[in-house]
Order: sequence, then C-alpha cells, then structure tokens
Amino acid sequence: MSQKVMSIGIVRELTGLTERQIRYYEDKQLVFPGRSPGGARKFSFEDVEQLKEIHSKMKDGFHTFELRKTIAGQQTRH
Amino acid sequence: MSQKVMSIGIVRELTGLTERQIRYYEDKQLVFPGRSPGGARKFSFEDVEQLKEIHSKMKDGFHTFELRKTIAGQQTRH
DNA sequence: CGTGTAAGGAATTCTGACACG
DNA sequence: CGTGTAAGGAATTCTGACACG
Repeated sequence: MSQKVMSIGIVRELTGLTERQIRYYEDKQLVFPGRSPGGARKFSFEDVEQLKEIHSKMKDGFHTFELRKTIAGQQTRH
Repeated sequence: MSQKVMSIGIVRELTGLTERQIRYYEDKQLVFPGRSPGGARKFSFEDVEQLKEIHSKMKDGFHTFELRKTIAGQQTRH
C-alpha cells in the first residue's frame, strides 16, 4: 500500500480533489509522492488516504501549516 | 488490490515485462485491465501478480491459449 | 506464436505565472 | 491562503503494421 504507483489523474478520481489541490498539498509538504523518470508524480494508496484526511481537516478550517505539524509526526523520518 | 489504478509504465517496472508483452497478454485474454477515459490501460496489483504468473508459465513452455483455460476458471464470470 | 520496432497521433502531466481575496 | 486557469512543452500511451521465425 506504500508503493508509489498511481499518477495524479487517478488520485484525482480516488480523492475527489483537483490536481491543483494535490500539487499544492505536496508543495506544502503534506504528502510526498515519488516521481517517474520523466518527472510525473507517483502516489501510493497511503498517499490517497492521507490526501483524503488532509482535505477533511481543511474543510474543518485547518490551514496547511497547521496540518504539517501533525503530519511531521507520522512521517518515518524528517 | 483489485482497483485498476496503474498505467502500463509502472506495470512494466513491477513485472519486468515489456509493454509489448503486457499488451499481447491482454490481447490473448490473460489479463483484463480497465481503461482511462482517454483509452490508457489501468491495472490493479492483482493484475500485476497475474502477469508475473503468466510470464512464469510462459517460461515453462506454456502457450497463451493454454493459459487462457486456466485463467478462465479464476475469473469471476465469463 | 510471441515479441521487437518505427510511425503518427492523442491523452496526460509538468512548471511558472497571473488572478482573486 | 488556497485554488482556478490558460500556456507551452515534455513524457506517456495507443493502435496498426511490418518483421522474424
């Protein structure tokens, strides 16, 4: 489930988010997709769950910089 | 694991097969990928396992038409 | 039969920017 | 701040065909 295999188009379908939002959350360090040799983002099912969680929190009024703190504790490192 | 989320490029990496082989196995009805709106094949992790199994059998000397019989019994229907 | 390849087109994704607020 | 969009380019995938054997 942690294998980075999905391109952003499918993540869009699975999460209901727009590509813009997904890229923005990555920019804000809330998700960490891999990259294909050509530069395309690659997400795992865990990333998809993470994105759903993020968007849920956003709707609750949280800001990206607030969520980043919470997420920092989830990351394996750094 | 049965969600069709990977494009052929990743399946190529995960299975070690060439795109040509993957498409050929689909043509011979050994795997049944979904399709994106634009027509791109979408595979599941189950499909990846199936492909590995297929190639393994091929190396053992089996032909696609022989494997199709075995696979028919695995399919949910048809 | 199973797989390689060159060919041309179409769909997908990428980045940086302007916009609004 | 979070997200929409038009812009141009690059990477990805598709199909049908010719090739070999």
